[in-house]
Amino acid sequence: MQPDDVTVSEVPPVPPRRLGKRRVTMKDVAAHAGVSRATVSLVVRDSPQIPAETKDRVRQAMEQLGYVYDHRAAVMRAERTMTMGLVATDVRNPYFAELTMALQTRLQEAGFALITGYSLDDQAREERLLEVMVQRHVDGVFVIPSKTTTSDDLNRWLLTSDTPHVLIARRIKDHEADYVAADNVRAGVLLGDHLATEGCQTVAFLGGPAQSPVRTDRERGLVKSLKAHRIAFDQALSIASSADRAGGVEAVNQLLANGARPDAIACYNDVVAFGVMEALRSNGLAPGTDVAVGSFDDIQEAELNHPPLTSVATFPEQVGYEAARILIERLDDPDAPAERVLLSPRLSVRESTTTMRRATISQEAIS
Amino acid sequence: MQPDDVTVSEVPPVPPRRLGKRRVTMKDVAAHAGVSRATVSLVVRDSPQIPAETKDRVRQAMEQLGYVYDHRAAVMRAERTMTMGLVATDVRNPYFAELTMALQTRLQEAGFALITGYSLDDQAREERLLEVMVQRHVDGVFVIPSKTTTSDDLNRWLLTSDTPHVLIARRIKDHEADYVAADNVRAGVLLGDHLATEGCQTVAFLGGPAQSPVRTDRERGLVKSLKAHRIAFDQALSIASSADRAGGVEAVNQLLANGARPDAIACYNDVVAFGVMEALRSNGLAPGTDVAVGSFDDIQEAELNHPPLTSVATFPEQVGYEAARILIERLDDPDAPAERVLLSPRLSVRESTTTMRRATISQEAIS
DNA sequence: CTGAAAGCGCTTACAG
DNA sequence: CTGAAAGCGCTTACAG
Repeated sequence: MQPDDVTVSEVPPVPPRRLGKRRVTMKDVAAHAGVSRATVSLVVRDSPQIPAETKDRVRQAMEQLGYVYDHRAAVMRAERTMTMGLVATDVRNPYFAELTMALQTRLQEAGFALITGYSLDDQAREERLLEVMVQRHVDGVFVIPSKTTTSDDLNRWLLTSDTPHVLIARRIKDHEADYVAADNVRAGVLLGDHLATEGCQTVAFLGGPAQSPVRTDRERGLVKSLKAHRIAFDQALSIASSADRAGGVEAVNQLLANGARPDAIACYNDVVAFGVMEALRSNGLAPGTDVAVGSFDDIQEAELNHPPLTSVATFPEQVGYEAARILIERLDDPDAPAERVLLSPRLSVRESTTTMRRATISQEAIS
Repeated sequence: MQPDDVTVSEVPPVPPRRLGKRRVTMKDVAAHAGVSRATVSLVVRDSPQIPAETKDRVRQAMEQLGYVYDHRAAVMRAERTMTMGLVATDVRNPYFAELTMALQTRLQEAGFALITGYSLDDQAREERLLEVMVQRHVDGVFVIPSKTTTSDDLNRWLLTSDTPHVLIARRIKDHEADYVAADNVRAGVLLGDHLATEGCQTVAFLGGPAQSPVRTDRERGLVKSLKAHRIAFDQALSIASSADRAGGVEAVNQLLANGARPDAIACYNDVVAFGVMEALRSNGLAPGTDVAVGSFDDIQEAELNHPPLTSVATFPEQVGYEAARILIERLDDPDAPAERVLLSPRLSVRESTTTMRRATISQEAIS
């Protein structure tokens, strides 16, 4: 119903993807360009052995026919599927969300697609995901293991199918594989050193799942540092909980119910710390002035909190990026020894640990 | 080096996946079970036309040979790849993280794998992701469109390849496709009704990206409701910002700098609301008592805030679940008219809007 | 209920 | 530098 004399702006027509009923294949492109299918295949992957002139001709044919590369067929024939798998636990955890983004970005740059699945820390789900990955012949898989995963569980699918994999964030006992994580022991040391320097004398460690290696490492580093500063650590002041805000609240309540009154609290992570501060306030204690509060991960919210939260950054995006790098490199060198990358954490000092109101200032604080 | 007389607990040996150098295929299973490859293929998919006895025999053969189904080959031959694509913007947004989890869980139950990619609201990235999905012949794709995506952009890859898709969270002008989102207009109405009932007279709407349809819808609902309650809405009190905590801080500062002093603030979402409350406090105003603060999404943190935040829940996990359901159904009925699902929000009333200190109580509040 | 055969659309030596 | 041919491991009519 356009009047004839109106100029309609010319949108390029959507190219056809089918010849009659058939899909456009390399064969059609080859015929149209006057070359063989093999040549087309090489042009697709931009092989240096095809002269530029031929490439141009083939690419033109592709364009004209509206050819779309069929990755499915390539995958069956080629050695690689250019697909990786990510078996994560839960992406609602901001740390893992950040990590996932970096991982995916790096993979995409390298031409890999990513199949993602979440185990929710359930081992049956994790196993089903591994099965899917192996059946689909992913070139490699990233695993954030569930709490109960053992080396045997992983081997059942990955070793027998010869699928390279890298463990992220959590170690697995006696499992020979690439591994990337934040250096949580070091992170604990950093926080411990800082609290000691600020003059704290009694430090509690609150929150986080009891058996998690992340928790264990952070606590170990913390205790080690305190010991070096001649500060005793009372194991009764280490209280595990869920790794969320509610966990922080609980842990504080339990701590105070026990009659403990530390002058500093190291929290399992920032989210726990928010709960800890909340619970302190509910109990009439001002976080930062009555009790120093420090934490791990340094998510964005840490800086925005009141008072701003001292936290040891653990750089999830670096962990994700490194994991991708390692697995990509692993493909070319399956027999190289396993890499173990521990990324250095960094302490961000903020008011939650530096505005303590004290009767006596300790020696360390003065020096 | 085990002494002979020690009983070694018998771990089932890892089954071989290869015969000599070759992978174990259906052909091997068929030979071992004394049936044809076609029969094996049907057993894998548990076809009712194969008698139980034969199935057992075939499955036993699989077990004995350590057969692993090769999904790659199936994909090339079968009509479906049993793979879906998710083109999201950013999973660090808690709303989308929640949505993604639900989506993935539902798909996994239905036997689909999920290829995930993030556009970061960048259209070039989005387009590359769509290309990957189409080349891999995913059975369908979920798209959370970038801010600038048009119908043409989507059609370029999805329409020409006949790939079913459902839009999530954001609409696209003149685009005929399944669509799932929270009913944001309704959400705005719910919050507006509540604030009016609480006796608020001057309401600001703060935060969120200016052009986003989510923001527009929420504001439209809010204004509509206020109008119904004979409360005028001053467009100068609608201030856009980034959709994070910092955005909330900014918006409040701008509002107060303009000399405005509303008795209620509706925030774009909960995270913005946290920033808003923080900024109010910095300006000597107590959120909840001096200014009512309400919001949208009702993330977990809303309830844990001080004061607990009134928020309209928009159920991301339901949106994800519905999107999965719709796309799965769509595969069986490609020509049915597009579905548009708007999920009903629900208001959670908390202290941030119910503890106002007022000189005069309005009529509505009394009734 | 089961088998023989064709074929999905690529890639990969290999030959020229 | 290019082509002819084999083959990846399944599924799918079709025939019996």
